[in-house]
Amino acid sequence: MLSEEKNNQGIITISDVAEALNISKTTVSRAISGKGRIGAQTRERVLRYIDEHNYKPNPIAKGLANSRTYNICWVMPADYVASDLPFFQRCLVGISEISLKEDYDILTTFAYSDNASPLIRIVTNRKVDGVILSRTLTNDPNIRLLKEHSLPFVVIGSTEEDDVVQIDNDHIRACCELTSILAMKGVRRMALIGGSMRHVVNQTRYKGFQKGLSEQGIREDKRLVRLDLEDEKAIERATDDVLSLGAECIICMDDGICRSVLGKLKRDEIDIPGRVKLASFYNSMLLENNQPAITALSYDPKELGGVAAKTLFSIIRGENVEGKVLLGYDVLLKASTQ
Amino acid sequence: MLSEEKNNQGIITISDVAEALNISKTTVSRAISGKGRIGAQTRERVLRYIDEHNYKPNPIAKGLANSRTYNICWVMPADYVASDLPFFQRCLVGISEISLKEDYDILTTFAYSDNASPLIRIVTNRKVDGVILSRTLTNDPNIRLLKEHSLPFVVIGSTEEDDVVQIDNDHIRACCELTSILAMKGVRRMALIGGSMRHVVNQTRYKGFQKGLSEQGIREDKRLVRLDLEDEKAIERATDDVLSLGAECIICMDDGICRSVLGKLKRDEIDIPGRVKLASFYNSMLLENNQPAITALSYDPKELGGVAAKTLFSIIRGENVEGKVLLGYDVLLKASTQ
DNA sequence: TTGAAAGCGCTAACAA
DNA sequence: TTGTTAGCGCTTTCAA
Repeated sequence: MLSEEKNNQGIITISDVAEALNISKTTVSRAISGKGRIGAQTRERVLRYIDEHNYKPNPIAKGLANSRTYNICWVMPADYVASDLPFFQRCLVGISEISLKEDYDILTTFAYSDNASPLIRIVTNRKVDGVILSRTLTNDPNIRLLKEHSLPFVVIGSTEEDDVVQIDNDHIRACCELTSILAMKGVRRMALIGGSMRHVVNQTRYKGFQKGLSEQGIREDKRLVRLDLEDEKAIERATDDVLSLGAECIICMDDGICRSVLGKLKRDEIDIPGRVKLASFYNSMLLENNQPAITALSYDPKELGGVAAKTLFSIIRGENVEGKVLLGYDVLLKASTQ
Repeated sequence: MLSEEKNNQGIITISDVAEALNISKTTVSRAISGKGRIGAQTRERVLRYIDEHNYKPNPIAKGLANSRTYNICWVMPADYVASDLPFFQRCLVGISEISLKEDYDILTTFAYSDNASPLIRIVTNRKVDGVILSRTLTNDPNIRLLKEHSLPFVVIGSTEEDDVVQIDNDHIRACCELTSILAMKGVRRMALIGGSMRHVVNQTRYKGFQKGLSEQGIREDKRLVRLDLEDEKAIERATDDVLSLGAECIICMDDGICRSVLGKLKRDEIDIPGRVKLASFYNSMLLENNQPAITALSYDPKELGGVAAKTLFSIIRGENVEGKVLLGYDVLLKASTQ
């Protein structure tokens, strides 16, 4: 056929379809989109033709015409990924499933704590219709960027800016609950070891920890709370410190921290839970497979991603969306706190 | 300014620039692209203007005009990701770094072993200029798809189809070397435990294992080679079997398998390396952090991703590219084989 | 060296 | 219900 030969790859365009059917491009467009009035039979005719001839509208051209890209952007924290932890990878699976249904694709990039450059490129290039941010910082440069460009976006995690749509687990309740449980098991001297407090999630978890303590009538011993630890060395020192201060249990802010603490304790041959109990405010395969298994809070990153994507698409469609969604959690009590 | 008000977001187009400078769009285009003759001063004038007024060419429009998307697609195996292993996440980091330099973005999707559907969508929608595939299968549906559409692509890993551009680590040499080393340490009865042989990488590793044995004059005992294991249960059974057949060392095809074997051995309180030595043909944080640390082969996924991306861009540019690139490896000898 | 005009493949306002 | 036309923002041929 003539039309099929126009393009190299046997790819046909809306014009080819229109020509072959002796109707206008507009009519074809309407048959496909369902927008505007169109005769039932012409509609049928078009639909059948494009099906038989395997016509696929070009989303790029479509996008140019109505200022859409049919892409969303997924931004992962580079440092977290570098540490091999699978949390955000699992979020992506959830995002991917929803996007597929919406006929959207996912453009993946990384966020660095000191600059927003990779996202700037994508945003100024107008390559996406919306963005999913993760693990936000206080005064997050990416949030600022997106607000300036008034591009739809949601955050996986929490932020202090309450005009931002946020999808998060209920860290306060979760951490409060785990802390309480440990207290009820008789642990009094609880140590908390964590990383950067610029990460909003760490602030939230700390609040939950404090809440748990106070609900159980335990006064927080600031010497046992070691936050903003930047590297392995600092974590090891903190571990030593809280141990010598008589900590009965060490709670780690997340799986990354817990991995380091665990390494330190093992090297020093300190028995868990005999000498000290160990728990983590976030779970990962690493902790589950450890011997002894580590008590931890567990979240569902895939669900988080899915809800975030759904919410983002609502915003893109112009629907009204509530400001903050809190998802559930599980407390996994394991051998490390027996 | 008038031009700035035309668009809602203060976004200016090539027409705005042309108008403001009293020249044609063509000239502006030439100044930017460097293609075609243009006066040095006009060029300067344009460049300065677009810099001062923060003009960014719209890549979507540009793409429509010259049939490009400025996107590449990254396809990860869904099952591997589901198992929380970080290998492909790390590849992505390498791909991302290179793409950034080329001003390309990465569209991420998943591959399922039974169908190619997510990639089909992306390919027929013509949303990318090239594809990076990973962990290919024998008779891989995605490879077939890409060949049919004659879309540029490279594979991270190996495939039997030698017209496909492949970036891989030298698994044969690596596995051969590790096997040899173990043999030289005096191990005779070596067991091999692995997953699906539809994965080309597993076939390659098996070959390396056999080569290592034969170079050391050891006859392969087929009863100690347990491949195509589908699930945890099968792996545990295989572990029991080879143990009762007197295996002195168990080699695992990859980190996922090794995790399972490790779990089994620990639950049964089988001492490593006292009762049996343990090694893995692929490393991961899980194995490094284990007590005892596990001897394993180590590759650099980020490098793999980077080289793959570079190669893909060469192909997209129409350059000639060699068929297969083999990258290096490290042998990490740890306590598990002492 | 520069510009006019057509075209990439689609949508949408307006007219018929 | 359908078609004409202009336009999305860029590139490229052809002519000046």
